Amino acid sequence: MSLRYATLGLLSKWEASGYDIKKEFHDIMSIFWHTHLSQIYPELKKLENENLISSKLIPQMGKPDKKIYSITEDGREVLLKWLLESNEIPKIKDSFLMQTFFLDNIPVDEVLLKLNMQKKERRQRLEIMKIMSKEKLESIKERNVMTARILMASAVLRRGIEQEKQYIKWCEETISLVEYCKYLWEKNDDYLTPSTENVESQNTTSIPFTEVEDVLLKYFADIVDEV
Amino acid sequence: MSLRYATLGLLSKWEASGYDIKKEFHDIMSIFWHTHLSQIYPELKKLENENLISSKLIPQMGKPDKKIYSITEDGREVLLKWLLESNEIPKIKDSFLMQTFFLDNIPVDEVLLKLNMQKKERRQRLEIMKIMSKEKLESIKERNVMTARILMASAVLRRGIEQEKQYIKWCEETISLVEYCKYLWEKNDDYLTPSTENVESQNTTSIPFTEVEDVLLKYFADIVDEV
DNA sequence: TTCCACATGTAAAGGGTTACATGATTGA
DNA sequence: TCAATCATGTAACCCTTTACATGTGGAA
Repeated sequence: MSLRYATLGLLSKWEASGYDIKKEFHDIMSIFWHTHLSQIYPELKKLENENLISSKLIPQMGKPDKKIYSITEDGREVLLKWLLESNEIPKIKDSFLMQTFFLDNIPVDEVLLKLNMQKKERRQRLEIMKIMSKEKLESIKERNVMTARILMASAVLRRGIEQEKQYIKWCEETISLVEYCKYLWEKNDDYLTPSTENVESQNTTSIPFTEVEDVLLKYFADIVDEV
Repeated sequence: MSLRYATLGLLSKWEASGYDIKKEFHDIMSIFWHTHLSQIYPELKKLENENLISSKLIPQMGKPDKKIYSITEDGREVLLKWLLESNEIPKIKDSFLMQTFFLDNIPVDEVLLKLNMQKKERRQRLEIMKIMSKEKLESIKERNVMTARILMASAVLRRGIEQEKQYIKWCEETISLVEYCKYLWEKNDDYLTPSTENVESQNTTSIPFTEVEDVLLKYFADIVDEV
């Protein structure tokens, strides 16, 4: 349902073609949403049929014609209603965290490889966001004006940067922890051997808690220090 | 595609019925995934048809029969292949951040209300995770053993806690910023008035950058300090 | 006596992804 | 000459959500 509002929201800021909208989704909006061109075009058609947006054809030289959409009064009302009335609680689907949860099933070297790869991926995302942030700040300074629109976009950008930074930090901490507790995977080298009924006691190494007490207590320190 | 692996992964740890699986999704797995019972049951059937899991019926007193599923050798292989070969890059869909991006369209009081509500929501999630974390630490201490499985589950839990904490902090910072820059919304009180072609220059208040320079520079400070 | 937890499902509708289809221009 | 960018779309498939359907036992 949210592609509808993402599109209306975007067109509440600027007029745009389907292709332009895709670029926005790929740019700053990638911090909170993603979609495909093949989903945008039918959605635009639907929105136009409902009179929430309208279009005009712009012929271009050398390039294919452009279909520029703009939001209508009805569209603006629908958008405002959604902003005022619906309280979206983001439903998280983090496939990497899901893999992490099951990573005791593969050899410890592979675990470390995966965590390092994720860290790299996150660092790339962070770099892109930093560049966006720099550009934004410079354009604000240049034009020497501030609007509510720029303010909210900046807030979203900051959230994105913080999230990536923290993900990277978590990767590093988890890598250290796994490296420290490597031997827990020892008996798991033959990870393709048959499973048994009592999975808990077989196929894994358990060590007395005292050996890792300090590291784990530190790792769980967050429980104690209140926000 | 990932419900498949979430299910296989879960059954690689314990045997479970569809109902049990739903409870796990609602519990610790809620940090990284969510689903409905009506999706779990067909998925279990599909997995059984492909011989990746097998089931046995457990008659119960007073309660309906239980269908307990366990992973097969084929299932374990499929799971390991996914863990070793696929590098999941989480595709973010954060509907609240999306709303935030468009919040310049509604009155500033409504903006503050929304941010405060999100903060409250996030705090509730954090409290639940803290309780989970406490329970986990106590059970580790009690049993006095450590396994790779517990380690990875703890890492995921920590990530969840950090994320909620940071989201709360971001809400607070953004509330302060919006309160400081309230006047940017001033001319936007009549937010149901007709739109115009040149959206950028109308319907919004712009102020010289210098007035908020300090606050914004601080807000953008993250660009400068490297990870 | 009403609601919640336990327990398993089906059906329909809606949303999202991948593959297919076309075609011009520009830069490497 | 090959790939990428600009530009618009359709079709098939897959995944996800909401609504429907049924029934028991225990607690408030």
